[in-house]
Amino acid sequence: MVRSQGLPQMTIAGLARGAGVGVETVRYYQRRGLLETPERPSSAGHGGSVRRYGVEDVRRLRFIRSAQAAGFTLAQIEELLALDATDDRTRARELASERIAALGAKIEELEHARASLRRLAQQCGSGAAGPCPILTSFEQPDN
Amino acid sequence: MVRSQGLPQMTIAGLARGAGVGVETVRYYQRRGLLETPERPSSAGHGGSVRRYGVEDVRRLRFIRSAQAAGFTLAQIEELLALDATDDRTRARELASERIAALGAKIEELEHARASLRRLAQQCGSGAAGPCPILTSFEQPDN
DNA sequence: CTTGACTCCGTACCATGGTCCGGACCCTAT
DNA sequence: ATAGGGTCCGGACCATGGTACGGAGTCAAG
Repeated sequence: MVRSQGLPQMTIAGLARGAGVGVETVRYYQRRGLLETPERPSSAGHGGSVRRYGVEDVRRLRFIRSAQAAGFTLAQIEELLALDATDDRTRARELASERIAALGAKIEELEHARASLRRLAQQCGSGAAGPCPILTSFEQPDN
Repeated sequence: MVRSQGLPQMTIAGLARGAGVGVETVRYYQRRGLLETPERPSSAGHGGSVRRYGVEDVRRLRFIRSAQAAGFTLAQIEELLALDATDDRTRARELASERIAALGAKIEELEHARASLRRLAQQCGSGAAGPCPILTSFEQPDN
């Protein structure tokens, strides 16, 4: 039983490093059920040991971080991960579409905010005596 | 008693409505020191009354929401509001510039995420039998 | 075979930004 | 003058996404 194609070779610290998160974050995701906690290679080898992780786990963890960056909540990410195992393409598409729409709205919002701040920075830094009207900087975003 | 020229004319519910937030949120901002709590018109009129708010307060509240949308934390917004009263243009510019940079980064991040999700939605919805690879959807964002 | 680093695990704590509750008070219309 | 709705206020509670702690076990090097 030489499970050789598997390659669980790193410890939790390696897994965390591989995805650029902290060990505590990994454990937190395990508790949340986003990452599974691998069996300790107890019975397989000899005595109680330490859990080992492989590249699959790193990929999964990276996915979580990317999905978070895309604005999914951990609860939604949990669903996405479950979905990945099934073939419910409909639901997957649905989640993706919703998020795409939300991202579009968010991007627009941030672009407006950025434009306002640029106006502010400019007015506020021009010459010397102008008003630097912080409070009104977001008013009438266009026109 | 036709209180007409005076501006403080609405109650907290009106203020909240005027900025599209809840009354509890207004109170929370007051506690945080982002909004001042106006004096009750006690001594002025007759007996203890209810606090009144005017358009200035609505503007301030709207500013808070816009600044939040721009990604400022409430602590930073507090500083911005304080700054608005002074003429520390340097600090104001600094805060604005930092935020503009952060917004740029964030916008890029969201655009990448959106592109990934579009790819996913497409692969996942095309025809019938493809892979719909949720887990890998954010891998190699470009190239 | 000991030391130091790392792991494991449960539980507690944290920051942010609210949201809700309950009792007392005020205000207006009927 | 009384009912009903809004206000006031402090404090409790919430959701999200972690981060820290402490004690026990494990592991590799010297």
